[in-house]
Amino acid sequence: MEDVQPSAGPGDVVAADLERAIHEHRLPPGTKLGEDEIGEVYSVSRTIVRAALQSLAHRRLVELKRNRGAFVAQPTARDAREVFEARALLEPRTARSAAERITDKDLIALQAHIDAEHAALRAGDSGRALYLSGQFHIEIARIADQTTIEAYIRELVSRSSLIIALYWHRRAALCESHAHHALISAFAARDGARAEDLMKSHLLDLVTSLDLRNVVSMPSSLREALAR
Amino acid sequence: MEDVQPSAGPGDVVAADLERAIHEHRLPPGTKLGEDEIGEVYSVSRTIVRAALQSLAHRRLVELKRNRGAFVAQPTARDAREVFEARALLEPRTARSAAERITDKDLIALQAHIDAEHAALRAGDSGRALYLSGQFHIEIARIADQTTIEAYIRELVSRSSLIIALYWHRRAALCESHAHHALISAFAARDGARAEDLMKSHLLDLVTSLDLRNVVSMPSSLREALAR
DNA sequence: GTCGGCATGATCGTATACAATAATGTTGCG
DNA sequence: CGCAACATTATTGTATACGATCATGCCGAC
Repeated sequence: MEDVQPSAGPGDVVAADLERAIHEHRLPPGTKLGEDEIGEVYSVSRTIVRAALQSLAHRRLVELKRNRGAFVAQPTARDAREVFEARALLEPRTARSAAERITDKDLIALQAHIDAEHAALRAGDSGRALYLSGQFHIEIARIADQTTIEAYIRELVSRSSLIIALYWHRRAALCESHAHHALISAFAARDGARAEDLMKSHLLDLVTSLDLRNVVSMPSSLREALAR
Repeated sequence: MEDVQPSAGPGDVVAADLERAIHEHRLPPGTKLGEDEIGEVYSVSRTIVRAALQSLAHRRLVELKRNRGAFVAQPTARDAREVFEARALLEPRTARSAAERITDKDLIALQAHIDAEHAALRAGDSGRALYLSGQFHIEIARIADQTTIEAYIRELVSRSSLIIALYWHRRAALCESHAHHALISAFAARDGARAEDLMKSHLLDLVTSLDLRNVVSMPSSLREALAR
């Protein structure tokens, strides 16, 4: 669907594939990512795998433990709060810029995004729906024509996916698409102020739908608990 | 002075040293960073150097050109605008948070920072002064206790150093320390709103002191111009 | 029977060797 | 004399081999 950069090496391909797998919760937080194992899957040497893992580690999607290996990151409750704090600073203003610059073509693309999201949801593919819902936020940054901020939002959205895997309890996934739909109508009206407000409350809704009080509950957490 | 993480490998040391050299303008934008060359300087193999360069590339401090090598990044005027756009979104609110949480110990550390900045300036070490002036902004994010935002600001400050190397014309470096001094007084008064305003105008001052109209003027740019 | 020390195995960290690509210098032809 | 094709050299891209570190299982001692 989306092509990689023209001069992208095999490491980038591996990283992109792992990233999507993590994003879609096929690789849950805490999963060990052995270098030999991944290398065998993609038929590349450990050199390539290491480059990919380092790239993902820099984006905080995996944690690199020296002499122990790479693991899908397990954001703490504090990490979660920080991620949404950062999103609250970046995204509302970016949505405003997007609303002021959006073209009709962009609007159609955004609408198609939502439709695909709905379709995935109806098909029961919640992983893909979650992925697309994240892409929606990234698309807004792209429309705002801010590649630096887009890169940050991209990272924050990825981390949010991990956070959702760990702390999401309220299973109401429909609020998502409703918020996105409201955003689109603000975009269509070129109403920057409304888009900013909608994005702000959308992010607030997201963070309040998390349960950040108790500790991690994932399978491997007990091992992690005493390993450190 | 500052220690690296306990479990930091040699690659991180190399990356940190290169980063500071770039930050202090000892490695100007466009400089070629040959792998063998760097490896010889630090007495490490190319494996380590490559990891360090990849890390720096991810932070946009160096540009990696496939089969061509690594070069100190040369942000475009557009990049410069985007960097300061992002800083404008992140730093003022972060300064407000910092003002609301700052301790007396933090205040002393910040003051020491400014003093060192002045000392470096008087000693004619403008590179070090610039480095310390960047550290000041990072320190504020640390005080605000937002490690995620701090990481972004760290990256943006580094890139700002490259932007200053390329687009800075007005040689008035004194406005810097004055603005930082005013910020400290707002922090001392725990005046979050004032800190936020001061940071906002400080960043505005910075970006307006740049000349983003004409193209890059660095030595290697002519070669770069037709290579692509 | 349990705990501590030791041997074993697996995995990661690093260096090095080889292959591929791009830049450069040279040579021959027009 | 200028240009183009080729050979050469240098540099990066990738794979693999070896060493170091940590986890695991075994065994003996208390």
